[in-house]
Amino acid sequence: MSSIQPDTAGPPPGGARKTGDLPDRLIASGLEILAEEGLGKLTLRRVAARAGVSHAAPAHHFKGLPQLLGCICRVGYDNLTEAMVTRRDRAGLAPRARLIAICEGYLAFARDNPGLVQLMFNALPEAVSRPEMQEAADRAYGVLQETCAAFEPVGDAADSTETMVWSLVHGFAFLGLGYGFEQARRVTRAPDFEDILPALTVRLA
Amino acid sequence: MSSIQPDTAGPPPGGARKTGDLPDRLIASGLEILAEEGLGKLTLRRVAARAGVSHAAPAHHFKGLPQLLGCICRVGYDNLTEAMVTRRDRAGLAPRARLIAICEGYLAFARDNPGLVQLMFNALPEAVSRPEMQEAADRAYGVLQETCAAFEPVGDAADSTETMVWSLVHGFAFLGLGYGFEQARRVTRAPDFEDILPALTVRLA
DNA sequence: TGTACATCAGTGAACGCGCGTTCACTGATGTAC
DNA sequence: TGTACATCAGTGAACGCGCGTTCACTGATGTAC
Repeated sequence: MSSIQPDTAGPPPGGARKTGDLPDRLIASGLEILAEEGLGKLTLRRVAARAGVSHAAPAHHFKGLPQLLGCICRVGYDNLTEAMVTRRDRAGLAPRARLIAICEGYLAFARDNPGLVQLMFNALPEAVSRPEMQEAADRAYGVLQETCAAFEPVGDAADSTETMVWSLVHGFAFLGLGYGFEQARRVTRAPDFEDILPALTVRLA
Repeated sequence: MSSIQPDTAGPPPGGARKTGDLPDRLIASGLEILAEEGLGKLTLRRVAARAGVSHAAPAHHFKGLPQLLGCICRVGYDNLTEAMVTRRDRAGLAPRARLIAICEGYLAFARDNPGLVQLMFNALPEAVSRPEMQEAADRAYGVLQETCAAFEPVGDAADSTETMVWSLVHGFAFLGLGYGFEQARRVTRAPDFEDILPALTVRLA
C-alpha cells in the first residue's frame, strides 16, 4: 500500500518526464471506477473527471473509448497472469498442485475484481479495442496451456484439458460473482472450490 | 414455424380480446432484437418501434425498462427449462443419461440465444427487474437440482454436484459463445462437450 | 544569453445523438340508465 | 334503442440527461539560431 517513496511526490526531481503520465492515470482511474462503481459507470467523461482533467483531455492519448478500455483490459490480463503465476510458483513441482494453484489464482482474481472481469470477459467485443489487450491475453492463456501440458487430454481434442479446466473454473467464478441462478440457489454458505475439485480428474501424460 | 391458423390474422373474430396483446408483442420484439442486434441495442424505444407503436406506449404496460427486461428474461428461463426438460424426458431413465441431456439442453439454448443469455446472466442486476423472472429461474434451476439429486455429492456441500455440473456447463457455454480468451485460443474446431464429459465424474447416491 | 518559433497536452464551450420519462390529447370501447 | 359518461391504450411533442466527439484556444516546454 505505502512505500518509502511517496506516490504523490510528483515528477522525479531530475528526470524530465517527457510524455507525462496522464495515460497511466486514466487507466488507473478506470480501474478504480470498475472497482468502486462497476462497469456501468465506466465512461470516458467519468474516467477523465476522476483523473482530474477535462473530458476532452483523453483524446490526446487514446483513439477513443474502445482503445482506453482495451488498455484497461490489458492491465487486467497482466494482473490475472500475475495472480496465477505467483501461486503456481509457490506450489512446488507437482503438476496437480500447480494446476490447482493457477485455478485458485484465477478465482482470487475474479473475486477481487468483479467489475474488471466483467469488462474483460462479458463486455461487447466492439466496445473494447482488442489489439491493445491481445498479447496480455495470450500470456494469461499461455499460463493455463503450460500448466495443462503435463496432463493427457481428457477427450479427443488436444486442448481438451485446458477446455475442461477453464470451463470449470470460469463457471465456478461466475457463480461466485452472483450471476446466473443466484436467486434460485439456496446456498447456506459461499460455494467452495474444494467441493468441485474432484471434477479435476486429469491424468498425467 | 407456420401453422394452419395464421399468426397475423388479428384478433379472433368472436373473441373480444379485452387486454390487447401489446405486452406480448413487446416481449417478442425484445427477443427479436436480442437475436438479431444484440444486447447493446435492446432499448425501450427500439422495442416499441419494432412492435410498431410509439415509444411512449410501453409505459401503459410496464413500469419501466427493468420490468420489461425482467419479463423478457422470464420467457428466456421458461425456454431454457423447456430445452432441458425436453431432452431429459427423451433420455430414458438412467440418471447419467438424464444429467447429460439437461447439460446438452442448456448448451443448445446458450448456442441458439447468445444475446438472451447475455441479458439473463450477465446484465447488471439493477438493470433487470428480478421479481418478474424469479419463479421462472426457480423452475430452471429446479430441473438441475432434481436431476443431480440421483448422485452423491462430490464434495462436502450438499449442493456440490449441482455446483460442479453448472460450473462446467456454464463455463463451457461461455467459451462457445466466444468470450474469454477467444483470441488466445488456437482452436482448429469448435470445442466439443464430449471432450470434457469425463469431468462429469458423479457417482450414484 | 536572448529571441523566435514549433510542438503539444491541456481547457472549455459547443455539437448532435439516443435514451427513458412525462404529459396533454384523442379516439375507440364498454357500461349505466 | 339511444344517450351520457368512464375507461384506457394509444399518439406526438417535449423534457432533461449523459454520452463521445470536435474545435478553436492557450500556455508551457523544448529547440534552432
